Amino acid sequence: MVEQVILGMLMQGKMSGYDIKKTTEQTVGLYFTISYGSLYPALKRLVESAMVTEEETNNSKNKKLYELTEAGRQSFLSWLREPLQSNRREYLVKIFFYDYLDQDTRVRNLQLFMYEQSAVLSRIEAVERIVAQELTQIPNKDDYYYRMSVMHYGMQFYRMELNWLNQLIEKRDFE
Amino acid sequence: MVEQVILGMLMQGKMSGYDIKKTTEQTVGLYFTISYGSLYPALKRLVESAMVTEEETNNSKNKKLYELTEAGRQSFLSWLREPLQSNRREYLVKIFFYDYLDQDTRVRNLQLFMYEQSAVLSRIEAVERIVAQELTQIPNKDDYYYRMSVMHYGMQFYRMELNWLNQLIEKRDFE
DNA sequence: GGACGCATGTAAGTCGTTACATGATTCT
DNA sequence: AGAATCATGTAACGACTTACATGCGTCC
Repeated sequence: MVEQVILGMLMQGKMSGYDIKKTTEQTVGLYFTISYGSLYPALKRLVESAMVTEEETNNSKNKKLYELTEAGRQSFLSWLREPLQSNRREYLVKIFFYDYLDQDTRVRNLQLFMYEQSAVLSRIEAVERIVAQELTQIPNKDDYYYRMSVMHYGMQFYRMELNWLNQLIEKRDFE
Repeated sequence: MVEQVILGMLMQGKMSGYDIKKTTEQTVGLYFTISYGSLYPALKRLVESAMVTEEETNNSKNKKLYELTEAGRQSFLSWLREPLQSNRREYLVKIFFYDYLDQDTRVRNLQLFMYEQSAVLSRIEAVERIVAQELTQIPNKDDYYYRMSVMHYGMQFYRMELNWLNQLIEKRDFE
């Protein structure tokens, strides 16, 4: 994901590696972080594959400025258009960049994602009903308090997320 | 985390590697998964370091049963006692096993974690106020809709989580 | 003059996943 | 008879992080 996020940050304009890291921290830092150990090698790869250009600034600090090429822009947008996936919170990082995406793809992807997430919620709720049932048979319920609580976390989490997704779509694209 | 989760699952009793994977999927599967590529090597390491014992069942399927040793139990509990950390959802996996932890450590760790999480929420809220202020100066607000929404996600997420943590402590340890 | 922020970079290590390989048993 | 499930295992690869190494500029 490092490479795509770098490209995404460069959509704003020319930046140094250092700035890319800072901007990332200040924006999607809660969901994704880049370390220098992955940032600089990634930038090198992106230059090699002509996704970005490198420009030396001879300002004595060895600072370099990176800029998106058209190929880089296309590559970023093509990543952005892909369906949202829930692993590693990639979806949040992608949605962060969704202002760059066309409305059609956006709405389609968000609705598909909502559908998948609500399916997960349904499954958790189904399990919850079964477990709650089983628990009535058991005398020492307290021994399973934390296990149960983590299941409840799942429900609350997905409900919150679905709510958020719902507002996200409603407010922007249907009014 | 693989090794600790294996130990945690074995707290219930003897199991095969296959069963450990299944149980993990069915319980904390939303937050943590084990692949065979990490499971079996981990079991081997745990046998070597005498955390678990391996028992062959000659039931023709080459099935092996793994059982916690006292050292393994201690190692697991010592991991469980450590402060909760928010990386990689380790905290949810740990809390899942919290029925095994003594009340004192439990309450202390949960309260400390809540404190840290609420500090994060405060920081997000502070940023939100500043950004909301800045946004009033800008004409094309709509261009930042998704960026803003991801920030709101952060707030809603932490609020939900703090709520959950609050209930978790209140219901169990103070009434 | 010393701490902090700016700025780039590498080597080694960590912690996993994916894909492959194999084979028995049970269900339909 | 064929699919699904039970059952174990390895080799190659991936995507990072951590720790180290270096040096300039600026603020106090």
